[in-house]
Amino acid sequence: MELTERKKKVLRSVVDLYIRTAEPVGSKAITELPDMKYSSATIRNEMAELTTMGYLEQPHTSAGRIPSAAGYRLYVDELMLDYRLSMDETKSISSAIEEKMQRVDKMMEKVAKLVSQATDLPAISVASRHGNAAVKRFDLIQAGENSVILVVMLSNDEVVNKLIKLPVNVSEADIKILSALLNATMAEIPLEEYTPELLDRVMRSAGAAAALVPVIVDFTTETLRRQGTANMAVAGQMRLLGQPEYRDVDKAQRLLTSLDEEALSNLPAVMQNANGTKVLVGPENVASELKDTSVVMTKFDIGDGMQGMIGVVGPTRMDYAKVTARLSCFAESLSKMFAKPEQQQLPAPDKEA
Amino acid sequence: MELTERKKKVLRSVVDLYIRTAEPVGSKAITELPDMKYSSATIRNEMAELTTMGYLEQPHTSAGRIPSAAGYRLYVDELMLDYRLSMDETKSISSAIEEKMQRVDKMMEKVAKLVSQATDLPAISVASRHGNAAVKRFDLIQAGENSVILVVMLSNDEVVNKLIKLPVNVSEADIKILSALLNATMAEIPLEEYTPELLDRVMRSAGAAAALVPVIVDFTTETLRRQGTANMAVAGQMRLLGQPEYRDVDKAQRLLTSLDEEALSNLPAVMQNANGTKVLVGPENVASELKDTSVVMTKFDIGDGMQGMIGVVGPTRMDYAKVTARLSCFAESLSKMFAKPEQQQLPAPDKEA
DNA sequence: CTTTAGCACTCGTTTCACCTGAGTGCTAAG
DNA sequence: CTTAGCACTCAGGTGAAACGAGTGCTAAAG
Repeated sequence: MELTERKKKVLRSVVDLYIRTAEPVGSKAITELPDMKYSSATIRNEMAELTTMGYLEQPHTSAGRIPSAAGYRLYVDELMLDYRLSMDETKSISSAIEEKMQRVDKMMEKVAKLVSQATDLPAISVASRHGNAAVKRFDLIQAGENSVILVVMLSNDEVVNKLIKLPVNVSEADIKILSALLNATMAEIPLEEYTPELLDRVMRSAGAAAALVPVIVDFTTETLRRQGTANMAVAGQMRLLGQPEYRDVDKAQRLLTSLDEEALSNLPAVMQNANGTKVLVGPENVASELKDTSVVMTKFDIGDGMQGMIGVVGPTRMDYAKVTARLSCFAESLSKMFAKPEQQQLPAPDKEA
Repeated sequence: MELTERKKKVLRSVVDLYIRTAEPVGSKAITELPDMKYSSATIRNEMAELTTMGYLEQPHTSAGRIPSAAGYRLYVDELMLDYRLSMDETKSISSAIEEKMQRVDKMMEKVAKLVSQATDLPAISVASRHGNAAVKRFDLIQAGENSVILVVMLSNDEVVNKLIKLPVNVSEADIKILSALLNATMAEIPLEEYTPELLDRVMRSAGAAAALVPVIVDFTTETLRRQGTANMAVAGQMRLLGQPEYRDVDKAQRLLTSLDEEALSNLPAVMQNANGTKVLVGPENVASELKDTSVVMTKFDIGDGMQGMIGVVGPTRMDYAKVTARLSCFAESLSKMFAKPEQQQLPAPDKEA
């Protein structure tokens, strides 16, 4: 059977309407659309054929039609009209990002929150590093009586620190020596090369400050290990409850609890090769919890060997056009933000004293 | 009217049962309890009196009774039998805490998650500092080409850092000078004394490294300001959906969205003077969103001028005995953890990019 | 050959009356 | 003071009937 232009138009209308109303769409509703110059009977015939073609479904004989998974697929791939963000929307998204990004360690959380807010759906945001992190340099600062601050700068220019309190006093000179030793032996090498032998050697060469070594090594190892793992945040879960398909509390709860968990951790994998924005409709999802849920995701660049992803989860009946548009806008703003590293550091033409 | 022992016993039974079943409790159900040697008629009389005394309510004439707010109040204050945590429970709580507390900057989140898990209710966890924070010392580390790492140690021994990239090169000597200058002028004073005049003076004395000053000041100011504000986390919101009183999605959503927000930010205030565990029953809550919700909270000590609070939110019909027991156990474990003078636990590593 | 008006039919939803049963308050006897 | 008994109340469940949105099919019109 042929998928004529008119069929496409009807299908698009059905999906659009269903997205708006969350209720089966009847032939009459379609005819009332502007630009639909056919009678309900004609539409009915078209809808019947779209049904046999598998793009629409009928919950029961005397109800309207709803899009099938295949219908949604076709819709997002070919039919849906681009949603044009208004200037206002674009502005408010990018300014929201700029504004909220002071603290990078809570960044993913903030991003997720913002995305969720903009789409009115639960959102996830993931930052993962590819490539191996290493320590670029160690610094030790004597900080009062018997405290030392360890400052570790990583290969991606991230800096972490730890205050170490000592049981005994260590002289400034000892610390200088240890610092040099650390930089000579443990910097610029990947985590795998932190072998017991190496550590043993460092320990023995450390002299007076040897007590510090285990703490330093532990902290460094832990930090590097953490660098490898993805950093993910979920926000706005309860927005799901606003969706009529989740009036059923049990259903909502099932999905919501799985949103917290690992179910999502393989989503980034899907994005690995794909570019731009990707839409997973219902059953296309691998995770069984998401079987009747759609996911829209976009990648963005962070640089420094990191890659980010933002996405939202919602009912298969979601406003794909709007959501993809908003996500893309976010991704763009984020990429832009990370592309200009200077901006962030340089003196902002001061706000207040 | 006298509140006899028997009345108390009946009231306790009603609350206990209602907590278990979430349904109005009838006189017959009470008589079926072991240890209740009266007929249903007697119980009915007692219940009638408890109703006129305001401890019980009747949803409608032909239904059983449910506890009123006053009833709950009396229950938690006098009637409820202590819930004894099994050894297993205690152990699993404290070991969960020990295990999860490596990263202190995400601590509140983890605590909230653990508490929520243990009580099967949404949980909040807040850490707030009282007393004014100040900078104990500044350090600047030259880190390669034109980067400088700023390390700031606060009066409570927390250490934060920031990588600053410069447009121009600054010599090691300049940095030394600036560092000394900062320590001389801006350390050991509260945030309020960061007046425009002071900053102006620093700026002028800074010489070659003057470009750095605004960045440093901004960062420091922001950090100190953040020290003053409470740090709060919410977890397990969706557990609320498991409670029968929130089968109504709208109701659930209303509460859940308010859980995210500031509604809770005045909860810590309630704890300010109180000690031990505090229970707020329904209308006793100030925030209107929580009017038919109960909150159970406990303080714990962090030391270093910080104070923590954990709490859960749930339907007025919640298992107060169990919840308070669990919360207390948590609080104790946490206090113990922070009291430990071991160096591993003390410092608060903070990471910034 | 396509479109449309008309019509009988389907089937989920709503409405309403009725019944049921848990629970009550009261009274009178133990 | 306690309890058995009884009439009464009322939320919730059940089922029949009416409703109406939407369909598929047919036959006439374009």
